[in-house]
Amino acid sequence: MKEDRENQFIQTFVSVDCVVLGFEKGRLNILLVERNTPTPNGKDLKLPGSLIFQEEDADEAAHRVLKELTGIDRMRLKQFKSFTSPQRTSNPDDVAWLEIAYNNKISRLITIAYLSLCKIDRKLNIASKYKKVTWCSLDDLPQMPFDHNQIIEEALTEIRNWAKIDPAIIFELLPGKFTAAELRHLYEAIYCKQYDVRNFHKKIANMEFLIPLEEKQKGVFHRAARYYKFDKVSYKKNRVN
Amino acid sequence: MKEDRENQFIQTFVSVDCVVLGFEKGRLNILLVERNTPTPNGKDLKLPGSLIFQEEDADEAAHRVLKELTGIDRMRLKQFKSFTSPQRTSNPDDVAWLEIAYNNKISRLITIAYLSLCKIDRKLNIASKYKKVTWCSLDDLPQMPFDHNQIIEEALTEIRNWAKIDPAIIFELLPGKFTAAELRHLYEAIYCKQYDVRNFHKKIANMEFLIPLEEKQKGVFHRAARYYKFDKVSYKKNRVN
DNA sequence: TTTCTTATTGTATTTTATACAATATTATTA
DNA sequence: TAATAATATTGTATAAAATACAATAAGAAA
Repeated sequence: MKEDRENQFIQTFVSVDCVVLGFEKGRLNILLVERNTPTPNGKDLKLPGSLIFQEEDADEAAHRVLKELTGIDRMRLKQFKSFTSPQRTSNPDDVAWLEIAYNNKISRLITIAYLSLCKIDRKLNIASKYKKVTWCSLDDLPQMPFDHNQIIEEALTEIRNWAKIDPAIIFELLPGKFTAAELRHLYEAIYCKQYDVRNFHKKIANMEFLIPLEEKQKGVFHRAARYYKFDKVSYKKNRVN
Repeated sequence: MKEDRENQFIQTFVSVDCVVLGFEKGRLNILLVERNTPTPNGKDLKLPGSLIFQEEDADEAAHRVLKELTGIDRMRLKQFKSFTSPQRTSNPDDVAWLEIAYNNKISRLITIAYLSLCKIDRKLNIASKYKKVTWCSLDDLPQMPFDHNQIIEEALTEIRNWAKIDPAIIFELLPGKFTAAELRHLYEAIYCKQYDVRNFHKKIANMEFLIPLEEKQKGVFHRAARYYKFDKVSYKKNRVN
């Protein structure tokens, strides 16, 4: 039995793929990259990712990918699932692209998927190896190579799990100052449901790590909303888990 | 940059390791196996696992490992994390064992960890490839090779996440008939806290998928407790998610 | 019959979630 | 300057869920 199979154990390259979420105008967006080495099928937008190096683990590889994209050194990230189907590389175009991009014949490739969050107004593409880096609305995702569409699907359920464990990660998606309505719209986008305005205000009034500021919106042609900020120190102090 | 590194991309074997939980006498246990090919350091108990084959994905490999252990064809299981540190194979004993067990020089090995649940009174070791298969109390785990101790740590937080998504998995740990006290002790073991007896009875009275039976305990020298069973059909019917 | 051991049950309280609409503020417009 | 338009802010009543707490029931053993 062992002898029959010993040559069938796979030895494979391993990649990380990063689902980076951003939030703008009430909608969640995802950071996609355009390949430098296009393929004939035109599916040139994909999740940012990389094969992992000898000396690094998957977390380090994901941090490296994110640093290349955003310039941020150690972004918050969460490994959420490995994708290992032999069918991942069933599309010849994808395999052809792998060979060009990595100068290696790669017939099987497993990937470890990461979720990360980013303020959407941040300057991107600092010394990036990609042709283009672009925010793409969730409602308007292109067909992507490999199983990247499926990976994104699963990332969207993962952010809710993550927020349950650590509610503070939500605020990685917002600027330093934000209004109650902005926060509410973010919750609505993440949980795919509407929140009653009054009850939502009560909810945030009970978050002792949300500090109401004196400062208000400017340049709006209606009553200006108060800004809030997220207070890391108070959050860590009062954290139960 | 690409040229500098292209030979540094790892090509690695990939394994699955299965944390199989069982429950008995108020305690969680874990299924460990004893290697057929012992190593000098005596750390011969480990998590059941296997390298994955060419034609299978990680889920299939985990199912195969579990089938070998328990004889059950498609056990409930959940992939919960990949362990990828280059340091996993820093112990020469572990590497030596890998070479013997798999007839391959393996210098790096990533593993995908799975959680599964099993009724502890089930007959084990059907045609198993291991020397011994044994339930080991959580309070009394040995030092294990690789990062298996850490994997078990993380599995124990994972079962709570899993139960939140699908409360029915809890009942995989109990026999077909069980008393309210047994169920309560299982909850206490999983969540590491005490439950008030009266409130717990109210809680299970509200679980419409828990069916109280006429049958009672026999052979106990005190008031006999009623048995309950878990009703899959009613569970699926009333499931919201 | 008593004792011992565990099973079963109810009520009051607190906390949390939900439903629901009037008033406040500010820029713009008439 | 008053009216308008647009969004911000706020409270109360109700329902549901979680928590705290102890007396009685059943059955075997002594």
